[in-house]
Amino acid sequence: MTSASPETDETRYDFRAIEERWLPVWRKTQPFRAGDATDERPTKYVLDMFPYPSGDLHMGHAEAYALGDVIARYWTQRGFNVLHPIGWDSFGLPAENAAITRGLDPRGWTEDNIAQQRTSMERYACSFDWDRVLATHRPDYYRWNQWLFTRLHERGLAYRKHSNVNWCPKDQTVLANEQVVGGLCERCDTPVTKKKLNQWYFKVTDYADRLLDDLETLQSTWPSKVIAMQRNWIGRSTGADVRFAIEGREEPVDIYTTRPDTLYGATFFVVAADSDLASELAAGSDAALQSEFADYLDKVKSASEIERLSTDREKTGVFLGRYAINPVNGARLPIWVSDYVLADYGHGAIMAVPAHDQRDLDFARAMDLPVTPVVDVRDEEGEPLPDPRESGIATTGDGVLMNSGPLDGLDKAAAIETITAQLAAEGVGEATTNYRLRDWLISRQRYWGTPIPIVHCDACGEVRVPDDQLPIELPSAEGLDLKPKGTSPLGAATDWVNTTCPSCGGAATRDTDTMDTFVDSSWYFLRYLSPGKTDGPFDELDAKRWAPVDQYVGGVTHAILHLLYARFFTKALHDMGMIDFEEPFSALLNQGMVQMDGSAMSKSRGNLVRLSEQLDEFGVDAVRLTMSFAGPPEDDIDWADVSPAGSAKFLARAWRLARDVSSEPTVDLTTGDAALRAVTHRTLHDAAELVEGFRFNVVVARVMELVNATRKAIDSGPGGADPAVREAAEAVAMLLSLFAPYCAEDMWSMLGRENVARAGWPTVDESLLVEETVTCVVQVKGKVRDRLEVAPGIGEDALRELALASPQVQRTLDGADIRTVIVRAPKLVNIVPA
RNA sequence: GCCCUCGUAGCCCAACUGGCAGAGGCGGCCGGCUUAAACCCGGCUCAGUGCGGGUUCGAGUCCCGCCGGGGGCACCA
Repeated sequence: MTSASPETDETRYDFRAIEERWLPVWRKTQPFRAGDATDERPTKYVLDMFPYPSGDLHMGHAEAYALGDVIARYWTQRGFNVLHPIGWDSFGLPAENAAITRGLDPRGWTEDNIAQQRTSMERYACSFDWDRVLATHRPDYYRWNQWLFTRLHERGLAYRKHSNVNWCPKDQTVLANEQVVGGLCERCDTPVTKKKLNQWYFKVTDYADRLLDDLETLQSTWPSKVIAMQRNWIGRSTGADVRFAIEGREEPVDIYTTRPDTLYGATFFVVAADSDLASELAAGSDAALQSEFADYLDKVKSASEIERLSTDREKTGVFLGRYAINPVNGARLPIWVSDYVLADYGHGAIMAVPAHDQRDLDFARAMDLPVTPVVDVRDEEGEPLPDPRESGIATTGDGVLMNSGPLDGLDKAAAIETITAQLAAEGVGEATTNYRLRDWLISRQRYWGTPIPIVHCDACGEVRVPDDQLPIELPSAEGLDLKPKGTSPLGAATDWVNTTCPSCGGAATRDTDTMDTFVDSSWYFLRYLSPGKTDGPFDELDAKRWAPVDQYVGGVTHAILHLLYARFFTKALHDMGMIDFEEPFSALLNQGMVQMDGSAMSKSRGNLVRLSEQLDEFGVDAVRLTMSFAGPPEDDIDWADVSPAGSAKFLARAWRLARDVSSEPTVDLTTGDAALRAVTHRTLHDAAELVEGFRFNVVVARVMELVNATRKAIDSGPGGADPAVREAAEAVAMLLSLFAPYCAEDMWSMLGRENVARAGWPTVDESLLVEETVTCVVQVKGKVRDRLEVAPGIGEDALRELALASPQVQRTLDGADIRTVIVRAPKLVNIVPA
């Protein structure tokens, strides 16, 4: 690069002038373009979660990108070839809803927002590689969604089924389980209801075990909170299937239980009200019961998720007048239907053991059904727990089996083992595993998404669109009514819908649903690796070179959804032989949120802080530095508690150091003042460790210390001409380049150098880190009585003698006998009197 | 209801595998610079770590029980 350094005003720190000076330079030099295949530096893939283009950047983006940038810029300084890309998660409801409200074309609205966000990111000095941007709403991206869908479909991992799905009455679309939060639609907070529809799914449950077990490999590099949430979400439970004969029905019915040991305590049988089995069994009973069942089913279906989930809800149900036979003892169990049994977990039917399951007990008490304890459960003192029949509290703990035939006298574990073996031997059951995790419902009845590449043909059925006909582009929104109405708006685009069957050439129609946008974000990290590729989603060699992501940075809001789906895609791609790793994100950092006055910012709350106003008032660097300095990255930042003005003040102070350096860039740094050099080198040494541990707030504090020490050296020490002052100022500039790139670049330029982002981390002189003496604390009975300046290498015996000889210690001891002396050389001696 | 986290100066936060409670900042106060103010420079102030026990030579750190804040899960048989 030739010297393009614009003139620097060397008298005062003016962040506006500095921003105007360097932004155009960086636009031209693109200092963060990733190195190509010939680059020999080791690679590092640092990824920030990509934003929705639903307006300009806000404070939350500012925090996330400030922190991601610290990491990306750090590895660049450490000599790595860093890939730090950005793009837009640009399909989805926000664009569509905005289009509906304002009568705009979602495409135009989306592209405008992307342009605005990009400009803001450049101003914010994000260290992105601008040659690799992607936006998921563009055909050159979603084409590969369709291609990947096709691959999954070929493998039976994408399929369609009728089932009761979560339905948002406001957005008029189905929702994935993961998008129902507390019974409400994640997007609009409308109570979610159920609807029976034919929908597309990805078979995530095939990967349940691997998704769970592989969390082990992330134990030390992902937040334990996220791992716990994923584990909990997958919810593996082990138990047994048990086959119950049904009177008047040819086929037996399986139930799933985690407590086969309590089989002798089953007193009734419950079928999920909204299951097919319930309807079938009801149809076989008398007319009065049939209509009672029909009424109940109506009530269950109209209940919102919110009502269904409320815990203190009374148990309800209907007796079907039919009986199931307990395979272990032939007992006739009355069959009830109820909504407390879920249709889509296990087999949608349970054996009820009210003595040892609280839900069953609640139901038994509501319906006046018998309760038979079969486990003698005791408390810590060995006293029997109160009888559930009296207490109303089921005894769910371990204990000795009773009233259970061959199981009597066994404990829970032994009983489970025995009974499971017996069931298997008799062919009426076996050990099984169940998961809370359900398959991923990916179809949406909305316009702004990836069309599903399937054609429906009367003759051939469901036909995949051949790869060479992809992408199936979204038709223009013009003339389409995008308002939610329960079926996809694409259905009205008749020219688009009507097509020919790829298989037989006859008349056929396109599938009109679009994909969940979480499909888009499940593999975007791979697309960045091969931006222009037209014959595949990504290049396998590029993937080998860069992937998996070394460091992922984003909000904890995606702890379950996005991360689980991306992990699923990665495993599926691995099984297709396209990549050689099974986890997409080797390390994860969850940054907190930015709040104001103790709560999330929002227009309606009236506590919204505008990023653009903060940037205008304090400058980009001050805002970025404040984000890093506020506290640990995973903590929330309350903007009312922090001080961007203070950050600006500090940056000015740092900047003036460069102004006051009066030595030449060529000066021999090793000849500088030893004391200041020691501070500089210790800071450089510690900062590396601290950044890698995400302790950015501490790094900033240490840079502040270094700035203070350098200031002192200039004003009342060796002075601005001392080489140590130059060395310190250069270190400050290099370190600040991670947090405050404009200020750092300007300092660097004043110091007669170019391109601070690539300055490189100076080699730390280990000899400067060695301290000549250390302070040894001498305690008597744990209380500090004296401090000794000793050599770091002092021996235990010598130190013990020194400490005992201390006059302070002698005075405190006052002739008392000494019981023991604990010596931790060279830092501490503790003398314990008898 | 269950699980996970966090409680350190007026405020935001530091304190390595248990070892001098304070690195840094905000605020406040004092002084220097200034005709004055701002800026700037220097200095000072302020807690014994939410409460109660325990382990230990020694506890902010480990254990138990409370209290308070935040988060997650919630009929998954």
